[in-house]
Amino acid sequence: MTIRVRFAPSPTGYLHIGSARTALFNYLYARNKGGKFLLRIEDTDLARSTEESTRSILDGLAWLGFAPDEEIVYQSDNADKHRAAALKLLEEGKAYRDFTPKEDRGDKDVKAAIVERAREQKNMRDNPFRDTSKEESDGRAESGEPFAIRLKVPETGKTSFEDGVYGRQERDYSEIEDLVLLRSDGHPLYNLAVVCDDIEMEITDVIRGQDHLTNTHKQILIYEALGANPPRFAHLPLILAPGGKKLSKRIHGEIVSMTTYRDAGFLAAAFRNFLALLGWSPKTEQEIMTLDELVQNFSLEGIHRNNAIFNFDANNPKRWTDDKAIWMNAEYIRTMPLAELLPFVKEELKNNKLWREEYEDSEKEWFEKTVDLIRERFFTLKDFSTQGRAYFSEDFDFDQAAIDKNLKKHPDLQTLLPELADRFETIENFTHDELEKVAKEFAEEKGTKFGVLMNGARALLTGLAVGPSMLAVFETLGKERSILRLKSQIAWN
RNA sequence: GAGGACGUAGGCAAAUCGGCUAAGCCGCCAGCCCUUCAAGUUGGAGAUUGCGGGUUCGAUUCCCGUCGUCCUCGCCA
Repeated sequence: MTIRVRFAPSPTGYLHIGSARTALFNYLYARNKGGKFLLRIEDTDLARSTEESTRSILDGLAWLGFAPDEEIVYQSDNADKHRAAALKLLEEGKAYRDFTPKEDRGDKDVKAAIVERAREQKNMRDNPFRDTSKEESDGRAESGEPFAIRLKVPETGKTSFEDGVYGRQERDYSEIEDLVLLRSDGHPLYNLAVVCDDIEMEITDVIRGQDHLTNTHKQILIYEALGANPPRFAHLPLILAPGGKKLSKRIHGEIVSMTTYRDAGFLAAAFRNFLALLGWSPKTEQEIMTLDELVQNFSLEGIHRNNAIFNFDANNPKRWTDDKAIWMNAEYIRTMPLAELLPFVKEELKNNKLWREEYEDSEKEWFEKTVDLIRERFFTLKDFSTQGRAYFSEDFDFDQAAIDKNLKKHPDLQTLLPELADRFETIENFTHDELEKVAKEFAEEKGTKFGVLMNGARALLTGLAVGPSMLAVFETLGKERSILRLKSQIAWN
């Protein structure tokens, strides 16, 4: 049978980093098994679901490259089927009407009630309506009395399943209450909806977050009542914040959103690679893997059972997100085939009005050489438009610290650099080797350290204290621009 | 409160069926390179495998206990 998996997010916010990884693992599993990857939007909570959120999730998935193999299923479209399923179970005596008036309780009260119930060791089967006769139940329903439909969990026995990651799981019926399938307003509830949809979509493997591990028993009960075979289940460890706390939008903010990484200049391939290594190991020493390699190597056996910590420090700009994620991105930027990087650089430059059509035409060679030169020390795509700005525009900022340290600390450079420019005028072949010869001769002649000269030139030509070898920068910028900037007095004021 | 899951350096993690000095990556420190910063390269620090006990010639691995963290328990998803 063909493997069919689904990623089923609730559209109550943007695509969470943990959800993104769940999507990734589902995708990898499907591809590895030659199966289908499906997408279902679980929008049954009308109060919290938004279209904007759905769009944001779809955007995030598209960015990561996970296109569903079949049409997207919107759970709310199936509400009638969910209701029909509940009614069918009622008809068959596997569920019953609960006429207990609905209590309007807040989150806190609900939690308190749970604790109280456990403390009193209350029997989960003590609902008085569980054994109400069919006649009475039908009569009250016909008279218009509102009711919820609850699953009639058997008195004794237990559910069990073999989790693909956590192994054998068992739970006694006595620990599971008669869960509500249908609200008194006719609205189907989560567990019913999920099971019905998974059956209808013919899902063979449910791969989802570990937070659903214990709820799986309830869903198995529904499968059994419905007379359907449960799929295989595999639960994934959670991704936690530093300190082992839950990673939440409310507390940790943008750091948990996929769009943050896209907007910060991450390459989808790099982030995907990083995400794959969070909670999963190929059990080899290779960590940089293409999507194909991830697919090839992926298996449930490689999934770790303990929760992973996503490391970041909101107060440290250099460590605003996980070190390894940043490193991975830099690694991709400097080692991926140049041709694959170029389109991303183009987009970044375009977004910052630094792009010129010539870069793909008459200046193609120059552009590629330049990107190749500067990508070596960049961490994100953003760097091309910020640190790399001086290569693509005459309008760039000077870093004050660079100016102070590399120029103003050596006042003689104010005359030396323009003089060096004059020497450069004489060079016909404006290349690295020629430049080196001339510049070294000049430094010796003036009794100035070559390094001081180069660092000063770097501050003047790029506005920065750091960057590639200056000889390469001169060559890249070309004779005209190099001389012009060496003679410029702007930075001195 | 009950049930469940999980504890290997700061983070990600490996370790066949119980077996060599507990891999590798990120981060950190240092040397080399050097014109700065990266990269590269070489080396280093960092682990009583949460803790305690048991079984065993031998335990990260099996058993028990304990502590810690997380998850779930709703007419939320």
